[in-house]
Amino acid sequence: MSDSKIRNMEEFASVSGISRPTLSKYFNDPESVRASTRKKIESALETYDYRPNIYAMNQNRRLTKNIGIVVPYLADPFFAEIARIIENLVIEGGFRPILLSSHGGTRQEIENLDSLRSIRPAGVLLAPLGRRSDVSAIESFCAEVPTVLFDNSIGDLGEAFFGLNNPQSVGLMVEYLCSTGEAPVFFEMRTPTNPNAYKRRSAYLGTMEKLGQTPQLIQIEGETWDFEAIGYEGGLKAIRHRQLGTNTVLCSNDRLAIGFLAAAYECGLRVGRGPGTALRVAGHDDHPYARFTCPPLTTVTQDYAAIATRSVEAILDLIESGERRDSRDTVLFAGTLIERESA
Amino acid sequence: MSDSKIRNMEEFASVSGISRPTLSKYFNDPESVRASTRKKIESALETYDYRPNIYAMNQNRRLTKNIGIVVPYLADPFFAEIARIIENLVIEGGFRPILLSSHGGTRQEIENLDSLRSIRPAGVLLAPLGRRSDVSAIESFCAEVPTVLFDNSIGDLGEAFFGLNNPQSVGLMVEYLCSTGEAPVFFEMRTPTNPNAYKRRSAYLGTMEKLGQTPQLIQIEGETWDFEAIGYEGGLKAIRHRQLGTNTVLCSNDRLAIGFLAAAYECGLRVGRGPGTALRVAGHDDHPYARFTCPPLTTVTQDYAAIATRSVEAILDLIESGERRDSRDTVLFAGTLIERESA
DNA sequence: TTAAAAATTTTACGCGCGTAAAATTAATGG
DNA sequence: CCATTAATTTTACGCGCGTAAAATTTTTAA
Repeated sequence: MSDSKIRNMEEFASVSGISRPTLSKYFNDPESVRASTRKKIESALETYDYRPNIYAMNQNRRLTKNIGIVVPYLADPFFAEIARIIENLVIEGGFRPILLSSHGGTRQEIENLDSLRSIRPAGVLLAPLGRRSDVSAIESFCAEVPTVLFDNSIGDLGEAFFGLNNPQSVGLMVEYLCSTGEAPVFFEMRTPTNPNAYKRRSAYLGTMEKLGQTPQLIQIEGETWDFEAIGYEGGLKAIRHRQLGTNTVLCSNDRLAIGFLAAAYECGLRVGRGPGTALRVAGHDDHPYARFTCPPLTTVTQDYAAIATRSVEAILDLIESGERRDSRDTVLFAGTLIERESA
Repeated sequence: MSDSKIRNMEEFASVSGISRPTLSKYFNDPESVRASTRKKIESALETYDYRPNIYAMNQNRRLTKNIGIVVPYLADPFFAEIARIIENLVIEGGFRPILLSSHGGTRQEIENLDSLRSIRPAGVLLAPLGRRSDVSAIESFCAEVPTVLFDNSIGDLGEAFFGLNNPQSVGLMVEYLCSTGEAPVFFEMRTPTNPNAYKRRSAYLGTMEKLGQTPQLIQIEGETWDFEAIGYEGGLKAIRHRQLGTNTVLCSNDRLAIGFLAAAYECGLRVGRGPGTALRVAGHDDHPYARFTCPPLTTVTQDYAAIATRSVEAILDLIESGERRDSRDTVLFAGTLIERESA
């Protein structure tokens, strides 16, 4: 390996014996040059330590090779996990992922979009905050940058949307719970931060009605993204005030359920479905930690991989075609029941 | 708001009545221009929609306004949380955080460093993988870019290091456990991915010896970052094979403890310190979920905020001074015992 | 009021690469 | 082997901004 460090493409052109425009073509798309040329370049690349200046590259390119990924709250393992999958797919697709978390706040979400704008990404994968999102900010962003929404939808914004079929998945769970024991109450936040929560509520209500059961909602307060803490506090209150009209609790998501389980434990209520148990608790999402609660949490999976894969495919298609879609592609994936010990 | 979109600094100069070089100065550091000028610029900025091209800006600047943040595994809420704090501090400091996760893999860590190199960051905050890190890759990176290490140290690499005082924190826990019940066995991975784990092991051994107790290690297999799963599997084995020579288990970290608790639950062992309990289990780190295990996990906190704050301060100092340190600043923060129900 | 200091403006060049157009060379097929 | 087609090289310009140096204006201090 020669120590001589190459400063720019010009210099690399002279040492490699390839003209600079051809090198430029190569770095934009290695497949766009003749195989023999590519080989020459790549062997020169092994000998000399050169990489194009990323800023100069992106300055004049109408489209960069960046794909933005925005999630509402990265400290939530659900989003961390899906972001991880997406990142890898984006890299495989030959793009550079730029991962941003909105940390649960409207301002941060707007700043993330602004920040992405100044980066001129080829496309963006956006999981919006939901209720707290500034709809018009997202709308104008989608107008500027090809954007695919996932996890939760805001109106019909974005070129495509991939998420969970909440009516199906909640219906599945409610039917399971009703057929194996008492009908569940629905444990949720009164003003959820996430639109999916509203869909789950109405799915619960709908399914209960269909089954001829009387629905009951326990709606707890809370405005933050500390769902475990909210579920715990709300759970304590609900249990102590005997608000649970049944022995079965369906939580709007797994993180609330984890908090609820802690509350039940503290109150000495044994959770599970066997003999000697006082309460059945179910969640929703198959959170990475759901396997490890005590007892392990019965829940509904979201197919992380499918959502991630389809989202990335969609944005890559959009980028490649260079066009906007005339119709918005919306796919809701079915959830699968994960039967564990808690319900 | 005028609709006329400004294309470049030249154009913004003419509409704002400020010369382009002064604007350039302003965008590099708003404080560097006269207050009256700044005011003019800022009011023009409200009227016209202009933002400098980030690529053109960074092309010629010797130092960008980017600060890289690399964590070993972002799907671990511990790192997600500390990354969140660091991100905010970096933004407050007037820099742009670039968050990258190594996803537990050597190759990804190297790629992250490579990727950062091509971005020419002003500085980098690096929490290395540990045992799996390519030491020479990190070394050469530190030589090129001002780098502060946190969470775990690799030799004396980096301009500074901020982390936890493992001997102190583990000592604290061992003494607490010994003084309130049986002496603990130490539950850990045989070949931990994280150097802190080795320090914790020897801290355990040292403290036990000091207290005149016989140390015992339970070392489980596992190479991934799925610590909960590893702790669960290992816990099942240890319990079923009656490898626990005592009723008290100290886990090398909270994630292992969460898995171990699930195993204990499955085996019907009641965990806690009150009457009718079979086992005491303690962890280490005060993981965000430790409050919500059943029972709540007794553990030792790491002062996330202190580590984050000092790390960011250090890198900002380095950047500002423009010099490398002659001595490496190393601070190990003391842990605090968090007494909950599990031990 | 005036001289000195500080900030701004003018002028001018460079950064590293994208990219267009024309000229040249190489690959392909019959 | 030659004609056709495809790829590469040459040449040249532009992108948006950083930044240096000299000229000018504004501010500050005396």
